[in-house]
Amino acid sequence: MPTTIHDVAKRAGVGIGTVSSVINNSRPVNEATRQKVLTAVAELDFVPNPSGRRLSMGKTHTLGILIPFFTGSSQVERLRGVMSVIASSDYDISLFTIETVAQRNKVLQTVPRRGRVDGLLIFSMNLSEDDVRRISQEKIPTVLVETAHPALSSIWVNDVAAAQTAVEHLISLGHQKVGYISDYLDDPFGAFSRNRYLGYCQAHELAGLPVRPEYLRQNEHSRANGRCMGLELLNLPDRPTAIFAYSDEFALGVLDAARELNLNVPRDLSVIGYDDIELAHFAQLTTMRQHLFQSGVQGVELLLDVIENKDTSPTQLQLPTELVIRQTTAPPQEIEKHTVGRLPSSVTYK
Amino acid sequence: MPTTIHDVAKRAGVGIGTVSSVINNSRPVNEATRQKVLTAVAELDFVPNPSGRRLSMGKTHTLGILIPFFTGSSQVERLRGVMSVIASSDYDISLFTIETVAQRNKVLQTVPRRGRVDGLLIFSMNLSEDDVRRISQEKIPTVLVETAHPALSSIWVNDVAAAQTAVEHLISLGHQKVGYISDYLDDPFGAFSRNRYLGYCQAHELAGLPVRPEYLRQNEHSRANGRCMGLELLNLPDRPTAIFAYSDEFALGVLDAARELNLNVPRDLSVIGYDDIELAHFAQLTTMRQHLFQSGVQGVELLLDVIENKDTSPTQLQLPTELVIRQTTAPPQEIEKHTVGRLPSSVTYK
DNA sequence: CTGTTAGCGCATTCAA
DNA sequence: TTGAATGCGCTAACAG
Repeated sequence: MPTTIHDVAKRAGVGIGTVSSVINNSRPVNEATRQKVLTAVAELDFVPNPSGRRLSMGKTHTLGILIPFFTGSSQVERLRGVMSVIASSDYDISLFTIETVAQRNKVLQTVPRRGRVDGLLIFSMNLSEDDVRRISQEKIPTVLVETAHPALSSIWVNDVAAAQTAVEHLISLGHQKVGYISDYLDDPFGAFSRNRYLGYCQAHELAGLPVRPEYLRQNEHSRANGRCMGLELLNLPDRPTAIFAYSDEFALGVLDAARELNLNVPRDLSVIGYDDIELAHFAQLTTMRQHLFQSGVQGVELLLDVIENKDTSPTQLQLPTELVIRQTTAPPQEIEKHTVGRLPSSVTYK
Repeated sequence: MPTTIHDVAKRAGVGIGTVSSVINNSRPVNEATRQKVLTAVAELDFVPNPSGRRLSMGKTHTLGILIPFFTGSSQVERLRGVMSVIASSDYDISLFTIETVAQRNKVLQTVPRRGRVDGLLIFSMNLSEDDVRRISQEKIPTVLVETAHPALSSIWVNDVAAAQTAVEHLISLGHQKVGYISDYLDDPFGAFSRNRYLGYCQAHELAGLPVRPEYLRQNEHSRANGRCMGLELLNLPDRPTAIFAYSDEFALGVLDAARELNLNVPRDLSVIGYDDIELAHFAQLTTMRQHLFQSGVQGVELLLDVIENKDTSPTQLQLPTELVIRQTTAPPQEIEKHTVGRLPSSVTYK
């Protein structure tokens, strides 16, 4: 049997109330008895049982972290950010990773409860109105990251504008035929792909370029699928000269495809990603950076803040993105010929 | 106020015992009343308060995961493995990441308590005898991963042998001057660096090669430090022709250094890493693979098993490693000249 | 089959 | 300044 507060009280020859007071500094205690209690605590190696404390206080001292797509590279960065600040707080972290819609529903139904967590940090998931209602009803301090809801504090990124900027970079380089490699546009977790597609379309519209449906591919998120879709696009009779990928992972897959087809990047094909994961740096991938680690840091910080001052209205915070130009984007060959006056090397794709 | 079991009981017109029975299927309930309870539960959107349940049952339904060096690439893979199996269990995950010795001590002192966690999964940390004693006393089911203790179930890797194999690969290629880029040999978290150094020494001994102290560098674990130490080694008057790195991250840093010095890898320098993180594949790094994801999977599975059958004696499980030969190791130039009969290209390092 | 009751370990009143 | 009593929400044993 683990030692309880009663054991300590008996050992120190005091009541449990006194022990509790000493442990929590909740009321003044005579220095002598205080020391007796402290030595008893030390001798018995006593640590209060959190369940008892939680039940009694109605607080869990636990933060629930909900993260989908944990298998991908990007979300881990956010978690790293979270853990970096949580280390110096005294909250426990209850981690819920989510890979399927069923899982999401179950978690969203059971986890956001008073008595279960004191606060909720939800990454990259749109909530149903039902979800939001429950969270509001139970008054669970909550912060959304990479998605937004007017009723909840949110930290997000303007996906539409960021994607538009990315595609505009391609267009300004001279590309007229830009493909988009996307997650499913009707991804049940959120409108991320759709928003980026919107930005893609807007960039085309502004440039007076047509949006060609055959240049859009959708599939589940993975590097392998990025490669597949890249292959499809690059085997088109009139293939795109540039590809905007929904994510760096997809973009890396496209790079794989290009390599297989003996296409030189960026000479024969420009590729731009999204996220700026660690691998992107290594692959010299041009990409739209969103500050993943930072989003985790700010997410918890905001959450901690919301927990402190419950009364305040939801904070809406927009995180910046940055176009990081590296080695995978360049003018298309035709343009290069005109401007630089150099003959394009023979195209070797089959 | 959140709804409690009493609310449900009142609403359904039954006692709380009946509600509890229905929820937990803990005793037969008349189908009619059962339905009444179920509808009441649904109408009130009731979910039992875990603190109450925990306190009453003396079980937390929580697994504590202790991970050091979470900022590095390798440990995340283990966590991924953990989460992949935990998804289908009904345990909560309480995550503790550890970056400093102080943190480690605090966590190891407060977390391994009955009433706090039902089980403990500890990655990559040596435990003091005090730690082990507490864990044993409190009878917390525990599994160690990447480290071992006779009193606790452990899943580990033979670092000495693996490192020896790695270095032997270099030596068999013809390298006589092999550097070792290491974490601190007296790393308080474990003997990982020391063991790999041992393997390094054994390989030398078996080959009749001297271990040159100037070829050993120690520093904190990071890619940047890998680069620094790489630079140091490569600027030596009689520089090594091959480098064995404690980790892939270090190895990547060495690759950075080589690039800076205009050294061609593997022509001018062979590099071998350890871990086989995702980036290693991308960098075409030859490395000693340990199955990180798998270690997480097996870790929880074993832990779940230990929790089920408390009585059994500790399981000791050794995970295999594999030498993965990619593009960063080759015979040294001098050897190549003799065996292949080809002139070495001019060395361009400064 | 089901309602009532006694703890689980703790913080926090209320008395003293 | 401190000890005893109450209740947090729940499960399980007990009684009906």
